[in-house]
Amino acid sequence: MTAPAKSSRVDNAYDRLKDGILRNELTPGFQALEVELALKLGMSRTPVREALIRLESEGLIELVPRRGVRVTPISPDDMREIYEILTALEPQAAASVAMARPTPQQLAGLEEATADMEAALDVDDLDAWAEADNRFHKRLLDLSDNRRLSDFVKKLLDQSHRARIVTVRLRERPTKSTEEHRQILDCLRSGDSEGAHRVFRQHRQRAAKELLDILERCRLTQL
Amino acid sequence: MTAPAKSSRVDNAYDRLKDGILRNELTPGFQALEVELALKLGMSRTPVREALIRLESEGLIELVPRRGVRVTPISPDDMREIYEILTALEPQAAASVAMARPTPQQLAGLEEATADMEAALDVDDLDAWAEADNRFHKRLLDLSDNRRLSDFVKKLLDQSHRARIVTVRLRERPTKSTEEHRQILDCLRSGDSEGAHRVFRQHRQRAAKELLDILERCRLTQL
DNA sequence: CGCCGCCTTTATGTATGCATTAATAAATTT
DNA sequence: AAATTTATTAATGCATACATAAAGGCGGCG
Repeated sequence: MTAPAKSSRVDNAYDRLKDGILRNELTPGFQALEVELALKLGMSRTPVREALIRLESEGLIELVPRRGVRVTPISPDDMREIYEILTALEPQAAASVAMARPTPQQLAGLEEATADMEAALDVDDLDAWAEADNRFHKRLLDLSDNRRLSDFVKKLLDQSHRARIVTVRLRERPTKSTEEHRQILDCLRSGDSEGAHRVFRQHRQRAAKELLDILERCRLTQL
Repeated sequence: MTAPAKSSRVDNAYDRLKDGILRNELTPGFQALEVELALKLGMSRTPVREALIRLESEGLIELVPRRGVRVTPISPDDMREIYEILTALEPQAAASVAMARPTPQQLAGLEEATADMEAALDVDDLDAWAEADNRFHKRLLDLSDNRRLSDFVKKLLDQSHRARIVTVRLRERPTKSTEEHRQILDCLRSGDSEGAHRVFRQHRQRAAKELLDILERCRLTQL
């Protein structure tokens, strides 16, 4: 049996706050005091504080001296930073997964995510597409044998989540991107680590360019 | 010697604990309860707890359910993970620094660190060498325009600090390594971003191999 | 003689209250 | 009227007290 999700109030607060941020309910620039959050979450300040420390260390919020917590806004420069790192690390993860010759069961989650992206694209459901895209990337990281890399990249994906949600509606239909996921999956299946690396790298480079162009064109300086 | 005046007790606790870990005074496997640490640091459990949460998020300690905190031991597999990431990220940072055409003032710290490494090597002071080496890498990151990359790589350097301290005495004199730093510095000076990337990558790959070989040969499964 | 379950112990999780300090408002002086 | 200083307010830092839950001991029972 899998370990029962340890449920402490800290974890509860952490999960709910993080969820609120990723769902864009707590928008960037949103501010609140510890007491207010504690009240809203139905617990005392202590566990809230500890959850906030964790969220801050993950770059999702900032603890501003006397103004409370602030949901960290993402600037184009932040996106540049994030995509630079993703471009370096994700292809490496993909290559090492391919090298390890994953079993069909291990690839099932990726297959499903890819199929979901294709299906979502057919019916123009961009929210579903973005969700499946995100799922693909996280599942791939789960197969990686580098926990530190995996955790860090996931943090970056979370940090940039909001920006991707917004921009997915401002760009063309992500047909190319979907195809690339399919290609990457094929490379993983056939153990083509060099190919996985190359396609993934190209995937990220293109995505970064598109995204930064959109941010600039739409003058989105804060997300 | 001691860190700059700390404004809060949390910072104080954080600094002192981290320092103790990096200096290998708190050895891996060391265990202590929150109360003991609080007593030793002369404060209550609250700030200690918050410092511990930060240290845990940086991978330096583990909070074991009922046994208190444990200084995270580093295994060869951890070192593999860390060096995989360093190999991908540091060369990229070096390349972008070279591309940005740093001024001599900006490179002064690197020049000094390199000179210190060369001097330490001459007098066979391996501790001083390791310190200068570490300084070189951190200074370079400071010049990087990617804060996230810089912070993450610094975390990894801290995590692997102990292992490097130990292994520096088990390997041959790091002449080659020192030369490579000099080469990297030259590339940065001349704006040769491609060269900086290449040499740095090679530097890390070689270092990784040497280090892992030593760990295996000496059966050092925990550091 | 050994095993199982209860009880004690104790470390952490959480709440609360006090202290500190920064922000704001007010008042006095120039 | 503006500015500076002081007083007040209020939010966080920190300490302490309490609740909870796990580890270990102890005793009873098989």
